[in-house]
Amino acid sequence: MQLFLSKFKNKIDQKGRVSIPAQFRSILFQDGSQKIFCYPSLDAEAIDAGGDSLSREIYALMDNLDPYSDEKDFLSTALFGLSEELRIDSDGRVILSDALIQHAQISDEVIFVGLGQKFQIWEPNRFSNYLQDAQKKVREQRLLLSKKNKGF
Amino acid sequence: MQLFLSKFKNKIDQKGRVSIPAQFRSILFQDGSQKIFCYPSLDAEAIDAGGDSLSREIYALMDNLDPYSDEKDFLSTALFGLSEELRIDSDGRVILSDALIQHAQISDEVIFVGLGQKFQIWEPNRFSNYLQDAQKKVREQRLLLSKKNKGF
DNA sequence: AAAAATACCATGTTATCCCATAAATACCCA
DNA sequence: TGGGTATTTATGGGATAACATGGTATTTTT
Repeated sequence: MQLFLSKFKNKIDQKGRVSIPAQFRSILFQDGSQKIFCYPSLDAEAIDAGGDSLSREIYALMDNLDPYSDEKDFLSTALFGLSEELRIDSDGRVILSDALIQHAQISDEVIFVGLGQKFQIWEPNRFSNYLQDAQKKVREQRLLLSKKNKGF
Repeated sequence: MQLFLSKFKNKIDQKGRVSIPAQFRSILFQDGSQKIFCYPSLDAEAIDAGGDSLSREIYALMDNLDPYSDEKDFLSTALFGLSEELRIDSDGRVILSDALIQHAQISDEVIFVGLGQKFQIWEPNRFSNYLQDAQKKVREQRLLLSKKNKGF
């Protein structure tokens, strides 16, 4: 399976349309689907997105739960209720819903970030902040590690 | 099979009519039926609703119970006694019964929430409260999940 | 006959389709 | 290899279709 890699910055026009990067589109279309599966990321101010394989993963997760449990009720509300399937139009664009835009604090530009199995959609400034934090943490970790592992 | 996803807020007019979100309607019509199957949700102040597959599921559930048990009597009263089939009119609208409206404390706006196999109809404020609870619980349980589901 | 339900029509908004353009990328052939 | 041509891509705009919603007329119920 092909992976979502690299990042792309695209604009949102007056009608709310954004182009899905062509590279990502070609992966999505391999499943035959003209849609992207999206939901507000659980731990970031970003949108998680992917194709059929991602949605199937989530459906499988739900199937494993006891049908009449509170756990399933909560999860299906938080996951199915907040997930969306966005149609990709004939020019390769989608319209993000208000709910998703609000969650990710998006205005008129977004960054698509490949994460392998899925990708994320970020407001550009938020993403660069997130990236800086992440890099700092990595460096801190590396310092710790390097004391034990000289070669690293 | 197509799943009910995402959420939609619609208005109720003076005659009590609400539009079923077009996305949900197209799933319902796949069964060929022009109706939605509804009943007061057992554990929430909301209306559970779906198409033929939901009503069949409920029938199957009842069939598996001991015919002479209290449990069956109770469930058949709670579900069948309070279930309704609402006709979807030519413009894609339904009229909610007084009983359902009262159970869900609905006034002049509702939120349709997709839950996969079925969907729920909520009074907007009640839903946002419930959603907050649900998200909190999901976050608490996510550690458990993430061990089994790496990508998620 | 009155009230409720249903069909039918009208409207504004939004999404979707189709086409145009400019920039970037890939392609080809001397 | 270089230089020019064709494709792809992101983006914008206008035209069209779908949708939610309000209203009026007609039918059904009681």
